[in-house]
Amino acid sequence: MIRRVVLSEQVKEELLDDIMAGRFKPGDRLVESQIAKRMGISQSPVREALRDMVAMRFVEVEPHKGARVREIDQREVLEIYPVRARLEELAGQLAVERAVAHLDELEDAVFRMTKAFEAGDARTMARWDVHFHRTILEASGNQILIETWNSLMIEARTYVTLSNLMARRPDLDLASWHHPITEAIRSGDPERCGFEMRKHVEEFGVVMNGVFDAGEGAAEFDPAFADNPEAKAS
Amino acid sequence: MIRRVVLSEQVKEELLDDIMAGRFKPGDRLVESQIAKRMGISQSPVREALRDMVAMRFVEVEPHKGARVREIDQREVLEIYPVRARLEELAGQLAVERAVAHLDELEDAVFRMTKAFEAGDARTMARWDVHFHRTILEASGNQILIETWNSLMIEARTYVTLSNLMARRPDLDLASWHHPITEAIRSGDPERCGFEMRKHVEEFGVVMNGVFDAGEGAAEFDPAFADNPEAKAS
DNA sequence: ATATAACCGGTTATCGATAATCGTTGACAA
DNA sequence: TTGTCAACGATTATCGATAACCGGTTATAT
Repeated sequence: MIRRVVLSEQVKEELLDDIMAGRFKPGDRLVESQIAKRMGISQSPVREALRDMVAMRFVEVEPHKGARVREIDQREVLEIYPVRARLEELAGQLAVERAVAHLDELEDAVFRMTKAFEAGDARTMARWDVHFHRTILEASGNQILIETWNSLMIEARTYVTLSNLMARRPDLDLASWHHPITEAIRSGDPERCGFEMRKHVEEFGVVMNGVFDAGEGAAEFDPAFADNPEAKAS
Repeated sequence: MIRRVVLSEQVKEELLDDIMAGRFKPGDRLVESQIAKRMGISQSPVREALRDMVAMRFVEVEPHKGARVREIDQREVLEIYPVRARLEELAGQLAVERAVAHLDELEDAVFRMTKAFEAGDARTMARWDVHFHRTILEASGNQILIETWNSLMIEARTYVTLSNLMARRPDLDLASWHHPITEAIRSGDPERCGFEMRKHVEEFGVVMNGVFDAGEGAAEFDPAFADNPEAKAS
């Protein structure tokens, strides 16, 4: 068996795949020795992979008790949108100038999202949605901003979230929501672009909140949305 | 040797201390086997500690090449302020309601900062500065926001930054800059509180920018001199 | 009956040793 | 001089084994 990269990296990818595909469900234990035996390797790289995944928030470990797939609860999903909104607002403001050069790419992403939407393909839609946002983030030129945004693991979450949303609200054409942003970029106005980015993410959060409320019945006040009262109005 | 917690955790703390105190300088290699021997333990916990410190951005590793103390360059220091500003703006807006209960604590922190400032004690000043901001962050109630803010390692950076700033601009009473924020909290107005938080952080960023422009740049931010600002004055 | 202590299976945390890989050095040829 | 490459020393990546630890269970004492 030729290993091209470090073993722990391969283990990490395989485990992430397992989690994404649902072969490991939230709450499941991840026993180092078992995984090691199943993969025919020793405990060390497995352990290392698991620790990496802790940093990625996919896994949680308690000392001497082991690792398990992290529960992503409603609260966490909803709390993330206000934070994303502010980060992407900043990104939009900073990016305008450089983003015009990527307008074609952005509009292509929206087009592909629309196609995926019509095909009911949540995974592809999530991929291009993330691509759209990431392109703007990277155009911002602020490396810290990019890394901070990455640390929220938006890529992984978006897939889960969109699957959920498309199942419950098949009427919503999320793809078209991106048009005000491309327009704002075309206008070259930083304030406007930041505003549209923030609005876009906040609106998405509002929808998700509504989905959760409808699904869970009684809604409780969530302070994370204190600045966003419409989130509860539905 | 009785170990109260896991070994790798102790190693991590010791290494962080070493870095903060300048016993390891940016760029220095951190050789697993050497550290292990010096501490009288095996390679594994050292390795684990180093990987943790990568997630904390204190250390960077390249596969098969090892770990070294991360360079904190001027760009990174300056890029962080816009991001902080937006995160703390959100925190201020969300926190107002719950933060009033902490007003005494916040004002005490400002008082202690003032004292530390007068004593020229950058480390203590940084500690209370961070405490002030962290209190508001935690009052926001948004766990994701808190974790995101923490991921910026503001605590560690503030110490380095303040040491530098106090050496170059002893005229600036940073402590008093916090009064508009406590006032805003007292007013109970989320918008105002968010605005003051954002303004505060952005102004700090502007000052730091000025310091960089005036000074020689990144080299001045060597943490090695952090606890002894006069050392580089010669 | 209840509390406490000793035990046990399963797993993590750590160890010491080895294999794989990197950067460098120096010989040797063009 | 310059370039290639084999060998070397240093260090990381991985291994297999063991010690430490956790939770539950059984045994024992109050």
